[in-house]
Amino acid sequence: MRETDFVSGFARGLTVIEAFGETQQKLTITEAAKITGLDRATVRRSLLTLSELGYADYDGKFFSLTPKILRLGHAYLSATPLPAIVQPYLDQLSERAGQSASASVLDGTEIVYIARASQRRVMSISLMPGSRLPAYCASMGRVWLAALPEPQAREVLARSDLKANTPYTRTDTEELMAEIGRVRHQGYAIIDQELEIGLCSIAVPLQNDRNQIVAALNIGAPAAHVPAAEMVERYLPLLKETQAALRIVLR
Amino acid sequence: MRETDFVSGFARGLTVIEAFGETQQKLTITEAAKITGLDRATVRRSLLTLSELGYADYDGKFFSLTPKILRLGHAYLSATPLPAIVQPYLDQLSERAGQSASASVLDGTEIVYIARASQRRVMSISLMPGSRLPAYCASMGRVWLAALPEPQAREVLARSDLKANTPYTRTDTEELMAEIGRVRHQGYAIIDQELEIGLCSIAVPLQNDRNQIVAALNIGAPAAHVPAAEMVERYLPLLKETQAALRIVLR
DNA sequence: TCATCGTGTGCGATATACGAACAAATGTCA
DNA sequence: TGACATTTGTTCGTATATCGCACACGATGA
Repeated sequence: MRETDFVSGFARGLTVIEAFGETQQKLTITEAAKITGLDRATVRRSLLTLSELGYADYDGKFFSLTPKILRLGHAYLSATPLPAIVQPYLDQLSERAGQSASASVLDGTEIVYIARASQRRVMSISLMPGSRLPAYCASMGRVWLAALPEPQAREVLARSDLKANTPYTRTDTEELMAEIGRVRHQGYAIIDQELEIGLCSIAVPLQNDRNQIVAALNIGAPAAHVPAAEMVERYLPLLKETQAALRIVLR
Repeated sequence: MRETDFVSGFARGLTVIEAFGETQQKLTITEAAKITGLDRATVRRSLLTLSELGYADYDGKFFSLTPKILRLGHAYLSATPLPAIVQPYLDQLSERAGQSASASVLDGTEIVYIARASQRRVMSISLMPGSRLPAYCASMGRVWLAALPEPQAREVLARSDLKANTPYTRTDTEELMAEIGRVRHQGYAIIDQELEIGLCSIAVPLQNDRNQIVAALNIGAPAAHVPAAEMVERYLPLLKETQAALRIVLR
């Protein structure tokens, strides 16, 4: 790609959008400039553009994003058949298991939820399509890392901020790589309160008919209700069933 | 705002993103140019920029959006406290009702889902945060229209493409305005298969402590299972309860 | 009163859009 | 099959738009 095939004004604008959500919902021009590292004049033009197009509101002091901004993500969700295909299977899985079920894809060091069927609430934060979690400490993340060639998985870990969310979180790269090896071998990943105290989850990969991974699928349950040791016998058969059904559907 | 405070390159890029999702997940440069009405060279630069930033993939012929694009919508969802606040209430409501529950806001002539707890699948299309439905024929849309001053509601209808999705869909402006008046008076809206055959729903407004509407809340159920006449007695008390609980929480 | 902070604006240097032209790929028809 | 027409992707030159910087202005508080 040539230098001139890059629209930096566009790239800068996208950076400005992403500046929201990091910390606050309302940003002043200066704050947004500080977060993005761009010049105030540039950020101001971008924000006024967003406002003019209805993607943002401006009260003379603060800018905030409007729901119209969801159109951008929606362009992906509705354009990509995956979420729509997976959703009914998730609904069924969630109902049969009596627990929340989700599907996600990998984006850099994070997994991104693309569909979800929630039953009762177990996590402190609420997950929805578009939500992100670090891959290294999430069951679906482990599944994705196991699907990568080993050097690549290692590289993702290297770029990750490996911090201990709970006393159970594994943060040692070698230990994580060993666990990822186990996941690759046994075909599923278990997380026992590594992300949040009281939360266990089990995940399997979703593969297409050419055995390429296209998403990860999981079930989450409260640890008090379902000990990690029971996750496998309780939910793995259900997950395997859904996995098999989707393998045929996914092109 | 001055002419020069508008970054047209940014605006054009956003248009290009929205070109996806309309029809296909994969677009060639020419297709995207046709949809957006922009010059091929301009679209090409925008697409290459998206690709360079990891928001899109390019295989030499087709461009497609990547999950990274969800970051943009996520910036809104995580920056705006509303979805996160509402989600646990939806989960609980959905579980108690045994049906799907959703919350939405109004954006132009459409409602935008900001949170959802889905039970079994009743609709042909799958709804998720970011999904859109025309306001005039959705229960939450009627609630939003009822919350607007009458001339403004009329103006939204005027801008809407009032088409009959089913034989039950009301498309006459006066009839719709009369129905919206009823909704305003009784405090809830019922949709009986106006959006899709076999689907009934009931919605109420979510207000903050100053009685301003901040979202609409609904429960959807299969008409075969729950006739429209029974929606009120079955679900209105649950909705009212959730509405009251949230009124205190919403600032 | 003077710092400090956030915002708006003028300007020269630089980046970008547009339309046209070209090359390559694809489709069409005898 | 071969010749021609059409479509698509890419490049180029130039008029125009945008960037980053420097500075001005108003509000707020020490």
